[in-house]
Amino acid sequence: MSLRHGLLGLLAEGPASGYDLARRFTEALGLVWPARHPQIYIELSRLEEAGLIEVESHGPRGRKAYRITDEGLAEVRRWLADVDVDHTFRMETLFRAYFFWLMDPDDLKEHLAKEERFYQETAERLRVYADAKDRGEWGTGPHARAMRIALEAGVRINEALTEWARWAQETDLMASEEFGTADERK
Amino acid sequence: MSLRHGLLGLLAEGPASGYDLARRFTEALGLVWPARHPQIYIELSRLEEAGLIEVESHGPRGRKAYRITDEGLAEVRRWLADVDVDHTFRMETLFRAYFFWLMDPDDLKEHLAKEERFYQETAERLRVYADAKDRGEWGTGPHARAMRIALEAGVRINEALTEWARWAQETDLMASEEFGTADERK
DNA sequence: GAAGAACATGTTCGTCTGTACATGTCATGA
DNA sequence: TCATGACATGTACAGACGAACATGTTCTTC
Repeated sequence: MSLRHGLLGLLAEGPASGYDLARRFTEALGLVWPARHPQIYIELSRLEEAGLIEVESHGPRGRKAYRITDEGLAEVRRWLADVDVDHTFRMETLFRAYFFWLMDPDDLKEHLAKEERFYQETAERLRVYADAKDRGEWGTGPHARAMRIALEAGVRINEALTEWARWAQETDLMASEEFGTADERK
Repeated sequence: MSLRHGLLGLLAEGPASGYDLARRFTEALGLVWPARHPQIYIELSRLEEAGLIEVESHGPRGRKAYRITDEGLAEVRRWLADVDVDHTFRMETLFRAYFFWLMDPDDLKEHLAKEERFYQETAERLRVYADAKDRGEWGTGPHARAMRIALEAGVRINEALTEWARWAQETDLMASEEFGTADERK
């Protein structure tokens, strides 16, 4: 369960409310780990009960800001150091690719062109971010530098998928008239 | 819910039992979409009830093989053609990268080296598969060619992550003594 | 002063998912 | 013949997740 450690990690940067965290989760981590506010509030309650975070302040409109405790910081560090990475990744684009042979060739060409555009645009958007970070526009602290490293992975993955989508359009693997018309049932 | 369409897609290749499908899900799609057999059996029951698949044969040990119906084939094609791709992807490696600044620099170096090895090995393993496919060892039908295209995406993503992990080790972004020692609380 | 947007926190419900449990069959080889 | 491993299908349960519902506050701007 990574939401728990994601929240602790974000709170390690400084105090924040559930609302803040929901926004940051969407902005910073949304591409790799979507989280909705209901889960976040529930998890924050659990974390508080476990003593890993505590209420730092009450603000207007019922705002409750949380602060990470020493136990919380130790827990997120333990996770980073001791828990093995789960390397499975869910990616619908790739999942669908296994079934391309069922698609009409023209639909597929169009689909791949659309995918290429999407990944190209995402890569460029992330690259702009990365460049801004390199110019120090987001600070130069350890946290900003970790964000920079994560961003680089995002850029590279999106670039790789851009090139893949282009390659897939150009390859003769999908050139056959069989594609999309036949199924292999006997 | 993609399990549904994944099962239909696999059954479009030919009849299979729940056991077969569980194995194929793990082998072929496991890296991008893990599925356990309990879900598969439950979903198969639902698909049968919906008339998208039907029992093709009964085998030894209670084996039940399913066959996709015309309605099922239409449904999976509709999904491929009409439903927009969800581009969010879950990847713990990338998720963790946001919190690298909390790690001990030596642990981080070691972690990145381990990640690099993992992605390198995965890329190579997939590349061997891809080469075998290019030599026609897995058939040359439309289904084999779709697998080849999916495989190419896997290879490219794993190569991109290999290079990213190497870059991250070499970059001076993580060179500071602050890394892993300070948190940004005031 | 009123309206609307953004802030802020929650609950509810149904489905998805993973782990563990549970059962039984068939083939292989010691 | 007996043990083991692979085959094969399911149930039970708890936790995660997403969509929708629900409520109220504060700020801005007209």
